[in-house]
Amino acid sequence: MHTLSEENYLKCIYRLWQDKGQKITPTAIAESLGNNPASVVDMLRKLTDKLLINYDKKKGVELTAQGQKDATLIVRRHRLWEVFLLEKLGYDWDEIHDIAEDLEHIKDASLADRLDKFLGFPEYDPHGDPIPKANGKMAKRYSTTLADLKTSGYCRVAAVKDTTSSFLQYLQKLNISIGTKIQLIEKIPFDSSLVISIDGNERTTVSQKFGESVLIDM
Amino acid sequence: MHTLSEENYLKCIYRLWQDKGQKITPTAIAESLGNNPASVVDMLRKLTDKLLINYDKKKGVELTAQGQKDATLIVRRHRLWEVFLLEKLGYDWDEIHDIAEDLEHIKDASLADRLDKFLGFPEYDPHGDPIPKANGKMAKRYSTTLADLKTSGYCRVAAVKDTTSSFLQYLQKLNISIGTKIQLIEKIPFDSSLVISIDGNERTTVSQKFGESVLIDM
DNA sequence: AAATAAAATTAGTCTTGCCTAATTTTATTT
DNA sequence: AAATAAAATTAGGCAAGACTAATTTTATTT
Repeated sequence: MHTLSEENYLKCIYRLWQDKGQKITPTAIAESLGNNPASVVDMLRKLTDKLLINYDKKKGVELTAQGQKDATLIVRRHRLWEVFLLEKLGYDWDEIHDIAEDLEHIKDASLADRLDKFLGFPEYDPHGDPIPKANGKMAKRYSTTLADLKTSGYCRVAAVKDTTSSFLQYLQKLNISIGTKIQLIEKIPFDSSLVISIDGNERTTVSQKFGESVLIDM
Repeated sequence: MHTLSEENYLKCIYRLWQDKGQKITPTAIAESLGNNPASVVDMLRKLTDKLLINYDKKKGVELTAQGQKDATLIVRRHRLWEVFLLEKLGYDWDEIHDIAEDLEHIKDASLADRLDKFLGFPEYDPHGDPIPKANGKMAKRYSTTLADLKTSGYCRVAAVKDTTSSFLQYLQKLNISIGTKIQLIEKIPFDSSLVISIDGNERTTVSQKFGESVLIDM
């Protein structure tokens, strides 16, 4: 199996691949992991040797079929543990990500499947991210953000793109969670700030950066 | 906090300390961990620097108050996860130890306590080992083995001293689990084999080695 | 007590996964 | 196209934690 570090690279590449259809470069990986690009180059060589990725200067980094499978399993474990921590152990929204970062690396052939069953086969994790099934398939992944909205109107919070506790705590303060109904009232042309109404309450203004981290369902 | 390796050494020293009141030597630790004695000496230096142990050639290795506390927490986490794996995820008796070996290293300030609560504050793990409480205290630890019995008579299986799957599978085959009533019928002087009756059924003979791994309550 | 065996320790090496600094390659400007 | 900037890569190093081999210390025999 893979080392902790290899798994973190795989997961990182998987996330970059899902986030944008863009070319995945060593620099992007380095930034995402907080590592030095030189270290990334080392690891890319190792992952290539293990047939988990293909790296072509023109195309950037791509996961092989095996790499995708392995990365998906790590993500599956991460998201299942998040559900467990929140639902069973009573952790708060903003606490579970970091703990799941460690739990996701526990390797046992049937652990994910047993946990999945124990949790009742959840489709989404507490941040609204779809949980890959045992066969690798997963439910719809939302991609439109609040900041993407061109015109005023209603939407529902489907997921969040940021799992830092500062962001999640801000959401809690605003009384926003998965499923919350939001009305976009106005977009300020100057800085793309968003004037919104949360659950029909009085209007609030949030930043563009904030809007970009909220995935919505229309 | 401590590295994975440091935690494994701490736990090992804790176990050796509990097992026998004997002097804990680098060689004993090396054997127990399957490491080279030279590596152990390196690590003892590090643990000493971190004030987790005291090492004196005469007295051997001793845990400091902090070392005991830290080791107890690791054991607490291990045993709680074992209960979780068996009771909640439906693993078998012989599968849980190895997975808990990994889970015990997950560090989060409240994880053990939340898990403890979720599991209903169990006193013993599935192998009959007492689970340290949040305050470090723990229930009675059985120390008499089946092999220690001098005369024929009845006893109850309280715990097992060996967590290898070959041993646990043998127990399952013999229909022995925690709480099973065993009658010692005869001890063969030649090799200390034990003739026993399990739950009142027909007699079986087990080895001395087997008897030494079964902790009993009289 | 001397001889021998066992245990502990030191010295030096290896791998993993990271780093910095220097260099080369690729992209972007002017 | 040349100049400049950015990205990628190479080279060399470091710390952790293991190893082997050699040496020193301690224990056990004779």
